[in-house]
Amino acid sequence: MTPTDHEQRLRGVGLRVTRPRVAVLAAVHEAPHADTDALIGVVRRDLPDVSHQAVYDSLRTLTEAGLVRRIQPRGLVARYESRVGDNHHHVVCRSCGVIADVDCAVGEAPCLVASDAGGFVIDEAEVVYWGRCPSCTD
Amino acid sequence: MTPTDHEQRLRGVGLRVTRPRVAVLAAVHEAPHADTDALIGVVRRDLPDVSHQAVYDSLRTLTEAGLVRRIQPRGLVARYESRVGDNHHHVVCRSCGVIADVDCAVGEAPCLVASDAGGFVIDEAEVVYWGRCPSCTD
DNA sequence: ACCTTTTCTTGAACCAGTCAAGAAAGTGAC
DNA sequence: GTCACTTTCTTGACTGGTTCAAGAAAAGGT
Repeated sequence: MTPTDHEQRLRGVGLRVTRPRVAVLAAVHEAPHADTDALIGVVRRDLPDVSHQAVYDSLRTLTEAGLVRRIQPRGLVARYESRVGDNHHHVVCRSCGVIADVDCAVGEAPCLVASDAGGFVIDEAEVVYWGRCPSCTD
Repeated sequence: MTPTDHEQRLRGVGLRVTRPRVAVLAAVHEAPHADTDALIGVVRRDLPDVSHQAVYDSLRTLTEAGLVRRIQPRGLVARYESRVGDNHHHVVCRSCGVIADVDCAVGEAPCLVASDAGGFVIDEAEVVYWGRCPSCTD
């Protein structure tokens, strides 16, 4: 993923190409599941004077455009990842908070269809597994 | 569910019986999926001078004791419900934020076992469906 | 280059939730 | 019942992630 790749992905969804956006997109690819604060740190290695607001704005814009995905397990601050468009879920360590990707048990994502949705029109199913990571199990 | 029932459920899990706790337990039964602010309002119909902190403390204690369940879809404030111990999930309306209960598509909750948990020991799976409620679909 | 629109900077504000110290209430033993 | 001990509640301040707002700067089309 070169800077040019990120540029083209921005243009591809009709967004203006700005240095903060390219840097944020790169940061999300570099640091999966990082929170906003960590991403600000990564972005500032390239753009030392970028404002936190620019990062917040970029993250929102990129999320709305579908270039990144926001995840926010209960009780934790928002985190971002670059894997989008697939049906993967997350497992969160109750102890240290680390997050890992998991694929749904059954390939076709059967659990994503509720038995009785009470008249709701469902367009997304979000699954979060809770437990303990290998380091915290010892 | 009488006040006495709530008392006994509190004693049953080894908690002291206090007026705020009984009132909070009753409020969660009365107003499912309500947020803390709404619950404070309900509790204050019985105990007008109860502090918000007492409600926060009670909700945390009751949640930890397993008498109520906290749910917190991303971007929304925490909400509470009295259905505990079963395997039900929730559907959230993107438009108005209303929450409804849903049961998992397959009775045995197959999606609750991740195919590859990356070494995590999983003890809970949380499913949130996103969509639009009947009122907001029109 | 110029103009228009979008985005970024700066700095303040918001708000659900938490922390802390002392007062009040619950519980068990006597 | 009453006492003593412990937990819980009240009061009020505070935190921290996130958002809001106004003006300056940068993108992009012509």
